[in-house]
Amino acid sequence: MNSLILKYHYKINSKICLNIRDTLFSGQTFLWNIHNYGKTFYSSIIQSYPVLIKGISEHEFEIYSTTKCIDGVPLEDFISHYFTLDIDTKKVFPKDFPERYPEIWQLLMPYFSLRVMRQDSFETMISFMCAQGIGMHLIRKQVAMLVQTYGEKRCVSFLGNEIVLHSFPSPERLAAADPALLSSCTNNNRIRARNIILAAQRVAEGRVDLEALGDPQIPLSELRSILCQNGGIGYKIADCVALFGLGRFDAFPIDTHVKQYLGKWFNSSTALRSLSPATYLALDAEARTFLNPDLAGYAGHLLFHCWRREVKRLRTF
DNA sequence: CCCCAGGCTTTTC
DNA sequence: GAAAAGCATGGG
Repeated sequence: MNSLILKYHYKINSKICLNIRDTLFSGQTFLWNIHNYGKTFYSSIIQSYPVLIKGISEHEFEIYSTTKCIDGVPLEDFISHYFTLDIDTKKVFPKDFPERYPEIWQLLMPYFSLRVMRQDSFETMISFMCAQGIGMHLIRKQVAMLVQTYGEKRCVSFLGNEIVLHSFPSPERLAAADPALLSSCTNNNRIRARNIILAAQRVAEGRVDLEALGDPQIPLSELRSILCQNGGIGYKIADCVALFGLGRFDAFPIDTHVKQYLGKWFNSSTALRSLSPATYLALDAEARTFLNPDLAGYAGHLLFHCWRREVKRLRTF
């Protein structure tokens, strides 16, 4: 059993919270709310390495890890990249945004510490495939079951406590999964289970090269159509994979909540229509007229959580 | 009992 | 082509 021994400090220019969990729906990623700083640890698996995080002040957190390197990259650099500490979240919005939308800007204040992460592409793809027409509770449950059933068990000890974590299953592991067993992890949805197996097989066999899709030169529309060739992936999920799993902060996923705030906050009449593919593309184009096109998705994610919590009063983190 | 929940696919008009 | 109906389940 490994012990978590290393400790690194990271300073962030933020006040309220560093929210990660919602981007992946699962307890395997961690959630750190600054309101709990000093009291709460969150354990997680990052690229199959167990990691612990603790808030120590309004602007700092600590990372505990068993390794000094993740995927050959020094831990400090990896964490900085993973949590997009290179990004000033206030600057993901256009310069004139605060004066154009002062009420929204005011509501957004507590959300500039929320970060879109550069997560693993395969993990992101499979996780979001579990997220269609279903509630957050069940989405998290599905991913947790996938991880516990097919992931590798990683036990670590920390301050005398044993922590059991599971890495996200490899493409090969899911590619070889029994459909019946897998569907018990996917809300008994056999179609979803089948889609996950097929997607995992494509990745495992190299027919879908997620690494190559990480090339920032690929136009967003092309990236989206490639991802949509997988069953179970439409525009929304494709954009989520691009945004959270491929570092494409220009990708702007539109779901029911985004559609809602586009209508209410930005007075979009298009948002009143049902979310058909045509409506989706129209809203996507509209959003880029008042958001920075290169960072529309990053900004959209802050707006998304702000809308859910401040307006809809949904507490998912 | 009905409706919705961070949609996608198939069928029907 | 664009709309409407299934998918599965838990919770309000």
